[in-house]
Amino acid sequence: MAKKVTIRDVAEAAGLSVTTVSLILNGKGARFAADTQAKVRHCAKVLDYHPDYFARGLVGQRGNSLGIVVPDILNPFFATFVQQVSEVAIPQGYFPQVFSVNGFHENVGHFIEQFAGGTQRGLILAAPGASSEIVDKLTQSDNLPLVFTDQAEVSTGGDMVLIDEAIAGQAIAEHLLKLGHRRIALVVPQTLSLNLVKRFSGFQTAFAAYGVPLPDDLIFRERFGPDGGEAAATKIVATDATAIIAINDDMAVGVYRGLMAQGKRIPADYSVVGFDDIPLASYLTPQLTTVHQPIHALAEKAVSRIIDRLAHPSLPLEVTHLATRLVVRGSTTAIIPGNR
Amino acid sequence: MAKKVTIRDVAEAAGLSVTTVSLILNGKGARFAADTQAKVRHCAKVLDYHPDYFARGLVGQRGNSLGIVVPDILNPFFATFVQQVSEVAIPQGYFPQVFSVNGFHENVGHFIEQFAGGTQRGLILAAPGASSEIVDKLTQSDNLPLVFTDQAEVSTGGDMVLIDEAIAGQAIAEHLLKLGHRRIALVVPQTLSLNLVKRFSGFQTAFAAYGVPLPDDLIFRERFGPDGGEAAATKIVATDATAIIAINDDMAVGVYRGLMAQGKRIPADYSVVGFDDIPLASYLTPQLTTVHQPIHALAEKAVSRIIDRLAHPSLPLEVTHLATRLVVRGSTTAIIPGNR
DNA sequence: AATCAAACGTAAAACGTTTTACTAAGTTAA
DNA sequence: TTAACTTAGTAAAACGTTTTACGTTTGATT
Repeated sequence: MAKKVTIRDVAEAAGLSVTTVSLILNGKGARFAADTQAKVRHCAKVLDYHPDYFARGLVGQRGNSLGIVVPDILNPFFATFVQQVSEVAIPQGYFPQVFSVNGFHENVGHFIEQFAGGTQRGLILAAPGASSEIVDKLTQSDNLPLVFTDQAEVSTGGDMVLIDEAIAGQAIAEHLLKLGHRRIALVVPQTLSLNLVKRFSGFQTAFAAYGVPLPDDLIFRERFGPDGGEAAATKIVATDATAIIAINDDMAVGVYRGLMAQGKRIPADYSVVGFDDIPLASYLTPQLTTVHQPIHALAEKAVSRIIDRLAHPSLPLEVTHLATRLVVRGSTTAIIPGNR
Repeated sequence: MAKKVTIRDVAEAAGLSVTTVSLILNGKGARFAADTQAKVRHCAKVLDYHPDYFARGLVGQRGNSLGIVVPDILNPFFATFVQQVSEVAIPQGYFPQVFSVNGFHENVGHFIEQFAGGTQRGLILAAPGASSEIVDKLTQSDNLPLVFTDQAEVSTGGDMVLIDEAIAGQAIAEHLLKLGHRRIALVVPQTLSLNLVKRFSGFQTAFAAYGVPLPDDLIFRERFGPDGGEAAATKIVATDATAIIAINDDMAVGVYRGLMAQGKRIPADYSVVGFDDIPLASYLTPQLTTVHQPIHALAEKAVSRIIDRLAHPSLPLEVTHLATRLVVRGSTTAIIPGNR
């Protein structure tokens, strides 16, 4: 309805030129007389002028959006990450734009279009699946700062903010081994993204250190998410395992559910560990032993890398490793000899 | 680095005019010779041409973004809603842009800027707090289709897709009353948004029907989210309540935790109900009795209203009510006489 | 031969900004 | 008094599209 208010309208109302208005409204008008500045601001307010996003973007100042790509917004770990990024970015004037990739491959085209279109000032890629297809296109895009997290080893074209997956994986396996567990089931997704491969290798390291063979017959590959965890649990109860490592908390939740459904007790029958320390982990009964990820620090670093690089595009690429912390809760206990 | 490929480059490569290229690439070039069309498409592919988002937006075709504003992406109900909207919108060519309002009031300015800026084709507002401040600005924006969900009674300026809060609220209170509970604690946030007021009035209706006075001394107003629920629970154990209604599942999760911490059992000591039926509800022990929201249908309707209105801007405003369903699980049981 | 209509294509305006490169007037320094 | 600055402001180009309103050919019809 209401005709769009343009900068020209403001200029006219103030009896000044378009240039003047633009300069003042963008904070580059220090050199103008104080009352001129006041008049411009006043007119803008009165007319309810808002600069057109597209026109502004066209001329060079490419919006203020920060893209975040996550594999699954339903996974509380990623939801939390998104929330933390928002909290860090907004006060600095960047507005996050969230993309949750569910059936990833159908969406690829859209992403390219959006990002190659140059809408974003920067991009945080937390979607491990993304590797080749997308990343290649993106890296050669004009100069779009890229930050990978969860991506482990794609050293090309972007900064990386990572946790030390191998060490964390090792810690969690060691915890169970220390408690006397020897037959430990592993619940993993069908395809291991780069970071999960690292995490997995941490398990291996711990097993090796304890002289325990990797339990090939106890590796369960299931769908990502709680449902997969549940499916794994129903198979695990038929084995002689005494402990279960889920690749992340989201799958561990499903493991809980599957065990409950079979009338098994945690930790009496099975010790269970997860990874991520999602809020839910401490709401489960019993509370879940897991690895705490420094989500806030992760978010903060990712955002600051982008902002820094925007200011100095030729900054050398940087790989940041952040520390994790094993959180021991009620879901793990020492093995009870002869219990089974 | 690589200079941006413009439509002019494509035109030049194909030996044709810019107009021709534009027309063909936008599917409006039926009238051009078949081999001309092929040539244009080929050149575009070879040069890896992507139309500039801003330039395109400037001239009228305002992007393909769909805004979704939610109060809290950490609440699984909203996370699910976002995910469902994406699933519906993307295949239809619209790309969701998610805004999670956490400390809402600090972010208001940004929202206005983004939306009044005209970036979005439409906007789904699931943030009950938004009412006056924002909505007013937005409604008078050029012609931005607005859909309110969760908003109850703001009939102005947008379509509404709602559930029948009052009926659902009534059902859940009735469930407890039928089980013999008379002293029922209510766990609510400090400020009730419009939809929650409705929901609450449903509780009242049920109480009235059973001749039970509204338990003013059992209404606990706490912070939104699990923490608030936990705080409420620690106070409730000091009362003679036998059942607890949490305003939503997210708070119910906290109630669970608070009760556990006090060594109370569910449902033996307290029957507990929530609202939303977030995935977690069925992962809790015991599983949570709650009201199932038709999230998928909600999302589908919201998106289709926007798309319809984009095609026919003068469509009459519509209010859609979708049915909810009481899901009885293990967290509620008949009152045990003389138990306390 | 003159007219008309397809069929195929294009020039140029418009969108609303930011930015570059000026100008005009007043002030200071020599 | 003149040259050099400073101050306060502006005109116009540029950004990359889409769209409107026109050409040209060519062939068919009178």
